Amino acid sequence: MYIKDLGLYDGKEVTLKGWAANKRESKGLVFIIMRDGSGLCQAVVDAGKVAEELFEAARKVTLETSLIIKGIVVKDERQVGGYEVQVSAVEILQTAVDYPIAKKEHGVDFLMDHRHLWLRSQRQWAIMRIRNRIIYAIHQFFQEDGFVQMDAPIFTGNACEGTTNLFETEYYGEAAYLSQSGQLYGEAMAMAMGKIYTFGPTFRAEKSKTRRHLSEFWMIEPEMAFYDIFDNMDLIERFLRRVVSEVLQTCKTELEIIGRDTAILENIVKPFPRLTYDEAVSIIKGEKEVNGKNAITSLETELEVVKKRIDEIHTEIKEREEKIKTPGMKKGEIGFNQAKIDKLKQELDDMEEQARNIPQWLNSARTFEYGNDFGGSDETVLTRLFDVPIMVYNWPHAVKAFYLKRDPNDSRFARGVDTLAPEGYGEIVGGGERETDEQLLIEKINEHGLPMQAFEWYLDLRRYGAVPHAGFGLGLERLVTWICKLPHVRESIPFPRMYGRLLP
RNA sequence: UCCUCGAUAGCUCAGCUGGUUAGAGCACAUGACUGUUAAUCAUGGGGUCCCUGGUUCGAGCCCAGGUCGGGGAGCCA
Repeated sequence: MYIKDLGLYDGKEVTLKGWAANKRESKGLVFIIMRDGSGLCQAVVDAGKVAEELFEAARKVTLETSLIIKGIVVKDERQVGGYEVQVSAVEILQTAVDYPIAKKEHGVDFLMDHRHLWLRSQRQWAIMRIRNRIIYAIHQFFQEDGFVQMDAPIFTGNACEGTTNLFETEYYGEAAYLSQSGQLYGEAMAMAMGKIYTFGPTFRAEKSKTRRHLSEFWMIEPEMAFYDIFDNMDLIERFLRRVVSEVLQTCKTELEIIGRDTAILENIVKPFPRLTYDEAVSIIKGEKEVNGKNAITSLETELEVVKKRIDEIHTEIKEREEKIKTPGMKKGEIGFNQAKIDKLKQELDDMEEQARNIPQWLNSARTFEYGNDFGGSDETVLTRLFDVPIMVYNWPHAVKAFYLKRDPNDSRFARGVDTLAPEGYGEIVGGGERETDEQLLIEKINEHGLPMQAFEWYLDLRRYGAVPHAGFGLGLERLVTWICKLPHVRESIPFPRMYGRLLP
């Protein structure tokens, strides 16, 4: 019996096993908000209807105490979930003393130290359920489309793209590294199976402290034989559309809990703009407009808006602080204003952060040099102009991975494609068509200073029945972060591993 | 590695130009209230002001170095 099914038992007696998410009390009545993993529900213990010792036990229930209750389901529109339970029996399993996560807001560091408990809170519950649904939708999409899941190894013996961002470990006395991509193995598997996808953990020892980076994250890497870059883009678009639509259809409650504005997600039915690197660069530099919007001037406007908001917040805080000091003010009203002030101060911190960052981004966009890869700020500048994901393809070959196919029409470019999420979330997918020409690959491997011997097996794929093929890599946590519009990737995975944090 | 912001009660924070006994709200405990929605009201306990050194008659506040954390750059999904 789970809380989510209470509606099926209207008027009947049920037994619920769970935890106390909250408790309120008045004379003769105890309200316990039960949480069982499937949902929330209010349980009412009435002194007049239960034995005295039962009522006393209910009164002593603390936050996150585990308990079993028995009672009658009553429809009540005012309650979370629309039902409440009139309790006839309570059994305490274990009384939780001083549960550290209070009902009020906490700081990031404190919450991260208590991640194992934080996961119980409603917002984290909703995010994890959306993450689960995204994973399920990914499998649904690929399986229904004839893909075979084939996973790449996690231990790798050679440092294919340099050792600086690889985690080194030891493998029976040999140096080994944790995988940072299953890409090359994916190509081999696609030659065996036609269409495959990998779904596994990936490790990057990048000392990055930003809202987009994790040291351990989950990546989905499909690889398809006989696909070119355009087939690849079609697939990316169809894939993202399917995942978003599944989430919209099946996670209404969860999206509501996290307060996600779904308007942008509903938009995902529209085609994704496909821009060449050249076009994208002119947009970033403000030489080309998108729907009448200029990247540079609209960011300047944004900066003005932010500055104005900072002023507004300052005056509002001052007003409310004055208000609190007026004599005779009720305690409730003071509390209300204090809460508002706390919220405003947090917003102020964010705004001031933005006011510091935007000028840097503007500078980066203005001075962008043709031929460079995009940085995080360039992606932000670009994607702010769109309300759907965009795909940027045909990159200068020098800035992209060695295995990307040289554009047959223009040898300056490689057939890579990056998919950038809207709302400033940046790159969620990176991929492209693979080089099939053995000689060009050998040149590239030498150019990058990579050990040829380690790539012999990879070159075999070009010697024995090479075919055009393409694929992409999708960072699960970045996708979850964007779909949920989270302020930081750390909330998109149960136990984030990031620079400076290995516990819990 | 670099830039930038920060560290005060269990939690979130205030603490003015350096001044005598460091504050609030929440949480917790006790009590009041028979329908609460972060319930409310009253009372109470609770402090290594991150560390080390310096300036000063006097440092939570100023200076130097360090530790830890937030955000950004680089790198990336």
